[in-house]
Formats: sequence, structure tokens, C-alpha cells
Amino acid sequence: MNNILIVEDDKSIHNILEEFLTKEHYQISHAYEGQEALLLLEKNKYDLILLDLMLPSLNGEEIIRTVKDTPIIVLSAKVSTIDKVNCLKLGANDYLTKPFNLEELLARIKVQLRSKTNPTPSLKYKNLELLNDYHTLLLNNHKINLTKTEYAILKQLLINPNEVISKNKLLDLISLDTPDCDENSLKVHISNIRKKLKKYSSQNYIEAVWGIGFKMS
Amino acid sequence: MNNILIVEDDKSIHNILEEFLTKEHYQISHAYEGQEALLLLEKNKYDLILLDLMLPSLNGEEIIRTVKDTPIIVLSAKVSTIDKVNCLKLGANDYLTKPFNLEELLARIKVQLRSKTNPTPSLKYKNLELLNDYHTLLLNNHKINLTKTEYAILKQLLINPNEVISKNKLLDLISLDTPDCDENSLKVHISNIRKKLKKYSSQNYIEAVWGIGFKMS
DNA sequence: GAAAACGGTTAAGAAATCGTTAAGATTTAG
DNA sequence: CTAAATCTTAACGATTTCTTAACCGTTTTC
Repeated sequence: MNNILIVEDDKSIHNILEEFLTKEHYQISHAYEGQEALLLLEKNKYDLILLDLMLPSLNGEEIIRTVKDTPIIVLSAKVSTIDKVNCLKLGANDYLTKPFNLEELLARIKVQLRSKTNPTPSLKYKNLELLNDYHTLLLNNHKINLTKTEYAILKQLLINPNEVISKNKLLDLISLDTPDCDENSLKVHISNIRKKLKKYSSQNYIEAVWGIGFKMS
Repeated sequence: MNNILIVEDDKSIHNILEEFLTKEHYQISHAYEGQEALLLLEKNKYDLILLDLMLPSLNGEEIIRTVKDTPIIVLSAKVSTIDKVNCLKLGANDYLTKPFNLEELLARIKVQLRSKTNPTPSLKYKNLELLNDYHTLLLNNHKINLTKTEYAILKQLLINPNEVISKNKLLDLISLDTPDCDENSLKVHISNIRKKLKKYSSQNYIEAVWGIGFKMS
């Protein structure tokens, strides 16, 4: 049975959703404001989050930023494109404007749960292990803190560690996280990653392929 | 670069989408009706499909049912929940109603393409194997390092190894990588490639066709 | 048969790319 | 609002790659 966390300050919407989704055999958990949601998310594992953006204490976007390994469907009264794009960029998987239709919500929930059957394992290469928390890299059992961009770059390199990835493709793949990153910026990030790796290993893990891009080595 | 197939009978929408998505560095393919789309999908690999439901000959839903390993975003004028739910149930990954906002579409495209890589097959000819994803050339199991231009030239020759390719056409095809390359420069590159091949094989792989261009031999 | 065009090789100078650093701008956290 | 962290920009030297131009032998043209 799939476990869905509803984060929403309006109690009547909670009730409607709970009644409907329970009938569809989902297990429902409730949070009525942001801090509460973060606490629950720290302690428990959910299969999906239904998130209202307009929360009293904490901005809903904060939750999107924090949650990385659980699909999020945003439910919001904001209909503007900017709001939608922002949420999706931040990491949300879908966006529905209120008032929404329950059948459509159900269908979209199923889409998210369908593609979620294979949770991404941590990426490993030689003595490197990139954890799923979006900023930690293990090298010879040493924890290395990576910035958001460094993590995104290393992740792309580690997905296919033997393949060369062109600079343009790399920039494109990380463009959601860092839209302003260009080739110059990229080489600085690569340099910074190498510097961090050098602390715990003399091996050169990132190899430049002249004129093309980079690969693991 | 990601390859997007647009399936849509309205030509003006094609143009709008192509112009916008090309600017965002996507490669666009077009299909104007269902059968055409199915043919293309059989022959080619796409990273994403933008699908209009109201196709003249074939129902768009047929395409959703057929496609299994490529994410689909449905673009439709149908706003009814039943239609949306049907599509999502059938296997679509997202659903946008016309008229849609291009920025929102882009954000939703990126959600679907997140951390998606597509391996490309290698080009083989006799004892040569050009590994696309590794950006290296194998000759009798020896790894040969090629420069960007050398790689581009050899790739074009190997795509149709039995056909003669004229110097002008060759220069045109690699002009994206090396805009300054002329005939003189080309023959130097060919010479350099031959020199590298000579190290591991006595065979002459690149043959000059007098007055025309080059072919594999 | 002589002149012109073409193909192949070579070497040197020009151009592009990489890696690093530091400073300024921007974002994030407290 | 301030301080810290992160990102971008720009410069530099080192290295690799590319183009240019010369030379020579072969093929084509006249």
C-alpha cells in the first residue's frame, strides 16, 4: 500500500482528499504546516507528497528544495506560469491548480507512483560513492561536502562513468539546477571538485577529453 | 542533445514549437499524423514525445499504448477530466491543455528528461570501431585517441563506409565542429588519421578518390 | 610532353582549450 | 540585515590542436 503525505493548511481539503484517496486504497498522513511536514519527512518515508504552496509558517518551496527522493505534486491556487515553472525547476514533479478534479489528481498520482517503482540507488565508481542526499560524496570512507552544482556535475559523470559527456550536454543536464552555468564556469567547478578529491586520494578521477568534454577515469 | 518528436497535425503549432525548442537546444523531429509517427518511432529513438490527441487518421491514444520506453507529454484541446485521466492511465507522463504556455511546457519537458541519457551505437568497419559514447576509436583492440576534428571526419566516413564523400560535403558536415577547416587543412587531418592508424595496422583504411573526395577501403 | 591540378607529408606559427587562481556578484543562512 | 557560502567572471600560463604554407610526386588536361 502506498503512503501519501498531504501537506495543506485547509482542513476541509484534507478531509476530501483523505476520503477519496482512502477509498482508492492509499494510506494517508497529514501535515497542516511546513515545519510539521519537515519533521514528518525526516522521520518517515513516503511514496508521494501532495503539497499546498501557501502554508502559514514555512514556504512550500522550502519543502520542495529539501525533499529530493520523493515525488511531489504541488496543489496551488496560483495559476501563473512563473509559479508553475519555479516549482518544477525546484524539483516538483507535477503541478495542479485549485480547484482540481479528484479523478485527474488520482491519475497524476498514479503516474508518479508508476515511475517511482525503481528508486535511484547511490552512484558508485571505484572508491567514490555519491549519496542520494544531494550534497555528500564518500571517498575512501571520507565524507566530502559538495555544493549543489558540484553534486549535479558529478552525478551526470557518474551515471555513465565510462562515457564521455560533452560540455554542452553536461550543461544542459544540470541546467535546471544552475541555468547560468557556462563553459567557463563549468571548468571552475570541475577544478573545485578535483581539489576536494585531492584531499583524500592522489588519483585523478575526472579526465578532460580535449575539445569535447569530460569523463571519469 | 535531446531528440524530441512532435506529433501534431497543425503546422503552425509545429513551427512555434520548433522555433522555441530549437532555441533551447533540442533536436526536433516532426510527424503530422499517426501512422507517420508510428513509422518514425519504429525506426528511431526519441527522448521525448509531444503528442496531440486529435490526429486525422489514427487516434493518438493508440500511440500512447504502443510507446513504452519514451516519456510522452500530451498536448490537447480537450479539457475534460475523463480525457486527461484516460491518457495518463494509458501511459502518458503529463497532459497540457491548449493553449499552453511555452515556458511551462519547457519546464515540464525538463522534468521528464531529468537525468536521462541515451546510448548511441558504435560505428563498425572491418577492424575499426568508432565508439560514440566513449569518443574513441578501436583498431584491433587498440585504443586510438582522436582529436575532435579527426573524430568528426572519421565518423562521417564510417556512416556510409562504401560511399564516396566529396571534400565539400565532408567539410560541410563537420563545419559545426570546425568552421575554419578548408581543403588544405582537411588533407592534413586525413594524413594525421592515417599516421595514427598505421601504428596498429598496415592496411590503408582511407582511400582518396581523385578529384572527388574520400571513402573507406 | 609541358603545364596545371591534385594528393600526401612535414614543420612552424596561430588559435583554441584546459586548469588554476582570485576577485566580485549573487545566493543562502542565521 | 549581516555574514558566510557559493557561483560567475576574467585573467594567466601551459598544453594541445588547427591552420597555413611549402615541398614533392602523381595524375589530369591541353
